[in-house]
Amino acid sequence: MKIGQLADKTGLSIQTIRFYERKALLAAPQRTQSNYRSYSDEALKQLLFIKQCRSLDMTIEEISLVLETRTNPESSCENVNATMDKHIDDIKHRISELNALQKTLKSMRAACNDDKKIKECGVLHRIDSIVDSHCPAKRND
Amino acid sequence: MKIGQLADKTGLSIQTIRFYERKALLAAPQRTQSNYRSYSDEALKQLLFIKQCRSLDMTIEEISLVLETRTNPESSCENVNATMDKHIDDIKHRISELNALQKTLKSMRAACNDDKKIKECGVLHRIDSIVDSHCPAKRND
DNA sequence: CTTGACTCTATACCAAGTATAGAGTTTACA
DNA sequence: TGTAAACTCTATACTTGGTATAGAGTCAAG
Repeated sequence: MKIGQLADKTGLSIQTIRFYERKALLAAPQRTQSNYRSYSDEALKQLLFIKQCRSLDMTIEEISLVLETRTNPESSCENVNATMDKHIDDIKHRISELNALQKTLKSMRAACNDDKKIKECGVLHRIDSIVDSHCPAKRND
Repeated sequence: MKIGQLADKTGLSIQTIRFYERKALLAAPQRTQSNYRSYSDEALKQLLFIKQCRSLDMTIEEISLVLETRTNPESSCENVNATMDKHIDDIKHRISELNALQKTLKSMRAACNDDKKIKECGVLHRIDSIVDSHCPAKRND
């Protein structure tokens, strides 16, 4: 199978497939006489696995780790689970960051309605007041 | 004030300050005879404003927009508020994506404990089963 | 035989910085 | 006054996960 067909079957772009090869997520395939990449069904499965992992927002490094472990069916899956645990924890952390941020933004936004002028804008005043409180210039004047 | 002092006062790195200048968030300052950047207190305030916006996870483009509007105190703050609304919405969207993702990951992770072998790993089986269901290779055999 | 579709490599680009090399400048101390 | 450390300058490369070109070669249909 040539790269275009593989792209169609996986829903990944041709560039992305070549990118994964450069990143060593996907083994370099055989080449035809005219130097075209020629893929097996194994490559298709591997790519779908990678795609699924990416849809879980795993980084390429994380996927790399899991793929490496996966090649030895007798090895322990401790590494895979540790990677997942770390990943779950990262996401939990990011969610709580974003929740806090959302709260701040909403309260900030509530300080202004749309028909004010810039000099009266509640949002800008809120930012400015934080800036002023951190700005040593005031104290040096 | 030279760039190093400005970096100390803002808590930004020297490179970041120069980066913001390249991105036109910060006006190019005057230069000394030896070509060193020489900053006013205005620049300090501007940088603290930018830093605060970045801590709100606003993109440089969003900050640019707000800064531009901000220069005219008589203009309407509609743009600022529209930017904030869009930003709040983006974050809301991202949070719900991450929540869904977290749920998937946790349920996946629950399918395996640490002392299994790779071939028995519940996490990998869950990924594989999704892959298999999307893989046309099976049907072509 | 030529046109269009496909593929190849190499390179540049995006965000939001960070890190470096190599050169010039200023400051502190003896 | 000398010199060494600390500072600054520009320019360039690197990060992540791709995307988008240019310019060349290959393949299939009419």
